[in-house]
Parts: sequence; structure tokens; C-alpha cells
Amino acid sequence: MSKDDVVAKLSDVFRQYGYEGASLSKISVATGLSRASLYHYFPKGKEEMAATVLDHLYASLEINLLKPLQVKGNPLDKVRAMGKTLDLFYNGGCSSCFLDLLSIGESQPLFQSPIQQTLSAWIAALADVLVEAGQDVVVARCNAEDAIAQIEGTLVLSRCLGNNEPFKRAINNLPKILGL
Amino acid sequence: MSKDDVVAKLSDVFRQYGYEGASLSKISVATGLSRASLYHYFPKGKEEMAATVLDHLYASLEINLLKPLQVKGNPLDKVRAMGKTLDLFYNGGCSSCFLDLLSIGESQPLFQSPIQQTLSAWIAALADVLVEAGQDVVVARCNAEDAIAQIEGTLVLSRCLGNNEPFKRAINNLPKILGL
DNA sequence: GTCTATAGTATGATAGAC
DNA sequence: GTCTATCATACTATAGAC
Repeated sequence: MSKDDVVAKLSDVFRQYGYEGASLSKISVATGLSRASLYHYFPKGKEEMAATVLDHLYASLEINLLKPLQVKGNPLDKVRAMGKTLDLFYNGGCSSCFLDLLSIGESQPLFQSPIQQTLSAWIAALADVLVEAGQDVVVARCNAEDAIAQIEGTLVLSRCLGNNEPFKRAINNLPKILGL
Repeated sequence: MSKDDVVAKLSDVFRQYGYEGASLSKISVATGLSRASLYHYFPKGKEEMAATVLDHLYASLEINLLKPLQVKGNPLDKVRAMGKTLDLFYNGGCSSCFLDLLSIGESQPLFQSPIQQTLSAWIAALADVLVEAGQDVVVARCNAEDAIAQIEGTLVLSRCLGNNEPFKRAINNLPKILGL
């Protein structure tokens, strides 16, 4: 199993249980590797595991979300494409947001900076598309924040209600939420 | 210290660290009670603590949120009043949502039912106000879900960005989000 | 009702064999 | 690179003194 495969498994565990809930036992079961083997891949332990997942997430975000938003093209089409990517990434609303779960409890101070940077990059890229579509800079920023908050919020509702319809609706309504 | 005071302290710890992150050590420090004393109040341990906080939360929700929505009155005024209550409850966006944090990891199966019921009651009460304001039943339900998702999502953004402006904006825009 | 002391288990992390 | 065995610590929970 390659390290990337391990990181993918790690991501699943962290975004289901959070940092403190993701014990090495759970991680060991999920990856099929013993505790000691995990320390071969991540000598600094759990903190390095989460940090690595965050790094991979940011890289994936850049490729799959930010770049497609930044290329020349119709703003509405780009927003719709983002919706499809998000639907895939969040498993139709059934998977939680990794940034959300790492931003709570003791992991918050550990990863505050990369979490903030990652989310800010997403907001900025989305706002740029709205400016491209003719929106005022301040309005675009607010719309981008509100849309991402709607995504994050419907993921919370999905978890609490066991119902992903609000998430699906948010994805479909993205253009409207963004004022397009 | 009365049991209600203890429950209030418990609530703070749980909604900062989540269920698994809220160790008895942290709870002991926050309440000023020894571990053993905590077991005097909650013989069944941590699970009973969280369940009790959930009970108190639902009771508080009924009194401070649901009842004011159900009394006769102008829908717009009632929504604005709800906004002020939420602003207080979430400490201006600086405190996380207890339901959100209890819905992750190992605590999810433990408290799924009361979490779902509590959130559903809120959504239903809010939707009723919108129906009262003349909205179609289905539309009202969607608007209520979307507004609560916006609140929950801006709380996540607050945590991740260290910036509560999206939350403040969501509170101010509640009437608009709800289609009033 | 609060405490100290402690049991039993799970945790994160290491050492060292293969 | 993967493992078994183990350390030191933290965890939830309990017993029993006052």
C-alpha cells in the first residue's frame, strides 16, 4: 500500500471521528497497518498524520477546485462544475468536512493556521469568479462566504438529521446563493 | 454549586471539545469538582452528563426559541427575536453548536435520536412561522432548513477562520434568508 | 456531598526482531 | 517495511473515608 493510500484512509477516519476521536487503534484498523508501522510512515505520530492529510487536502483543493475556478470560462459553468466536485468530495453530503472536524477541541490550535489558509483560499477563489461575473468586490466576498457556510451547514444538518436533502439542495442552488 | 450550574459548565466543555475530547479531567477542572464528585451527580458517567446537557438544551430551546415562535405575533418580529436569542446563545458566533459537536464520532450513535428530535423541532417551529406568513408548506420547510444550515455553517466558519462576521451577517439576514 | 486512592483499560509512542 | 512486545501516561469508573 502506497503512502497516498494510507493518507486517504487516514482522511476518512479523521473526518468521521475528529482528531481526538481518531485513536491509533481506529486508524490501525482502517489502514490495516499496526501502530508501529504507522510510525514508520509518520515518525512524529498522530499530529504528523493529521498535518499530512491537511497538506494532501490543500493540494487536492488546488487541483480540483481552485484551478478550475481560475481558468478562463463562464462563471455560471464554473460554479456548476464546483458543485459537482463538492458533491463527489462530500459523498453526496454523507461525509463530513475535514476542516470542520479538525477545527474543534485540542486540534484547533494545532492546525488553526493551515485550516484558515485552506478555507480562505477557497473563499477568495470563489469570490474572484463572482467579481469576474460583474459583482462588487465586497458583495462577492460576502456571497462566497455565505455559500461556503451553506455547504458546511448542510453537512452538519446531514449528520444531525441523517438526511442529505439540504446538502443536495445547497449544491443545486449554488448559483442562486452566489447571486448568479 | 447547584446541579444546573454544573450542567452549564458541562455544556461549555462539550461544545468546545466534543464528546470524546471532553475528558473527565477537563470537566473536573471546568466544574471545580473532583472526578468522584461528578459521579455523585451523574452515576452513569460521561454518557449521562452529555445526555443531561442535551435534556437541558432541549428544555432551554423550548422556552427561549420554540415558544416565542409559536405565540401569536408578527412573523418578521418573531424571526428578529430569534436572531437575538441565537446571537446570545452562540456568544456572537464565538461558541460552537452543541448539537454539531455531539453528532460526530462515537457520540453520534449515542445521541442521534435526541439530536435529531431537537433540530427537527427547531426546523418545524420556524417553518410554521413562515407558513403563518403565507409561504407554501414545502417552501417554508426548505427555507427553515436553509436558514438553520446557514447559522450552523457560519459557526463552522467562525471556528475555522477566527472571524465571526459571517455569523453576524447570517443573523442580520435571517428575514431575507427565510424569504420574509 | 466531597474528597483521596486506586482499579482496569485504552491511549500515544518506542525498542528491537525479522 | 512490518511486526510483537512494551513503556509511560491518561482515560473512565469505583471504593471507601470523612
